[in-house]
Amino acid sequence: MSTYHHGNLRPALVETAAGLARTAGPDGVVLREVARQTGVSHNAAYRHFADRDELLAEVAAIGMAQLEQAMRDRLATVRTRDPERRARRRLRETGRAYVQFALAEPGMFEVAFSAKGDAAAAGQHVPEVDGGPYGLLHEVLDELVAAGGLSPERRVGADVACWAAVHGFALLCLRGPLQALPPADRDAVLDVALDVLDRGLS
Amino acid sequence: MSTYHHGNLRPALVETAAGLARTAGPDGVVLREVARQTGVSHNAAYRHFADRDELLAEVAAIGMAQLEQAMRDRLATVRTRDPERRARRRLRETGRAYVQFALAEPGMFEVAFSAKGDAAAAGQHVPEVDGGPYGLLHEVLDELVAAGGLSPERRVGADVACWAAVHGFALLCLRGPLQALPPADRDAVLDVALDVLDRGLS
DNA sequence: ACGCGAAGTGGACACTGACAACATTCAGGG
DNA sequence: CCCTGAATGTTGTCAGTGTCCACTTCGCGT
Repeated sequence: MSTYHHGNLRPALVETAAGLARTAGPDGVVLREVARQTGVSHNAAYRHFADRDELLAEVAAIGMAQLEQAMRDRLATVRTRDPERRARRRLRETGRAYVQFALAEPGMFEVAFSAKGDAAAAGQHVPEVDGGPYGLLHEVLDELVAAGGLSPERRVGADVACWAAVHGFALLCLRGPLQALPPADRDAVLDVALDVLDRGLS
Repeated sequence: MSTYHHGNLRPALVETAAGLARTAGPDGVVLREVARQTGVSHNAAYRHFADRDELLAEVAAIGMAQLEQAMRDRLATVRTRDPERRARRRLRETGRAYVQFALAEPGMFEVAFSAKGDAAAAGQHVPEVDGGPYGLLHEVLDELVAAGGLSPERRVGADVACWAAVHGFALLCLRGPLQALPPADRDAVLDVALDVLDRGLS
């Protein structure tokens, strides 16, 4: 056999797993199926991952990165000039992109938030800016403060308020009572929710 | 055997399943374990439920009911007299109770929102008041309008904005980046988020 | 009294995650 | 250049799960 050693199995497994995750969510990431699709025997994965959970965690990281990228891409489309309006607009687009990604890639989104261990391993009490979607939101909110659209006192806790709102909205659409809502209505309702947020912060 | 026929297996199974759900979440509701704990053979459940999912759905309904009850209980403790302040306070307690239930009973909470089919079977586009937690929130918001604390225009979509915020907050605490946050900080941050909501609506 | 249909049982199958023992390949020092 | 040890994959196996099937047991109406 020329390829008894696959060469770089680990990344290959992760990629396959990501594909599974995208189309079938966390429960779709089945170790044996991942091995099958990668053209390797079951158990091969155990040389690179202690657990199925460890593989899932890797995929979750990818999901987070994709989510962040989607948000960044969307942010780049904001062309407003006036600083405050611009910052406010960017905040809104952040939220929109978040929800849109969740609805467009439900599998990845769920996996991204299904990790058992998560990044809590570091033991950070208050999760400081870590560069992920949370970090991006943090930046955008800082911009808003700099532009004078948000007073420093109200800046405290604004991160969580914003994230909770969009995260909750996404989840209510995915697995909650907003499942059956037609997409058009969904956008409208999201806009209203974002309006509330906007007003609550200003 | 005196009890070959259990008599009322279905409710018994649901109760056992609810226990499992409470301590181990959706994945903890294992058909065979449910049967075991109910003192009946595996497969017995198939006389009463087509699927494992059907049993889970029943448990989910219980979870929703418990959540609603927890919210109602909390609402009853508000003793403010002034109508507007009272309505506003009731709204806040609704949110607090929601999050508190989610954190106190994570298993049940997850099961409640993990149902595949959900109540979307009816095909209602916009989920009207159905009596569950959503219905309760609806009532409270109506109270707030009646008390003059919320203009009718802003009433539209307020339900979703509120629910999304608390739901998202709960999920971020359960499986998101707020996992490691100590309880005290959690309450504080939640209060800030509720402040944002309050200001956004008024 | 009896038999018929509902309720529960036992056995099977395909599937999964995990473990252990084995086979193969690669790298590097004699 | 070969030989050995450590990575890396493989086969075999086990316990556990959801679901289907045929079978048994029981309660109830005629």
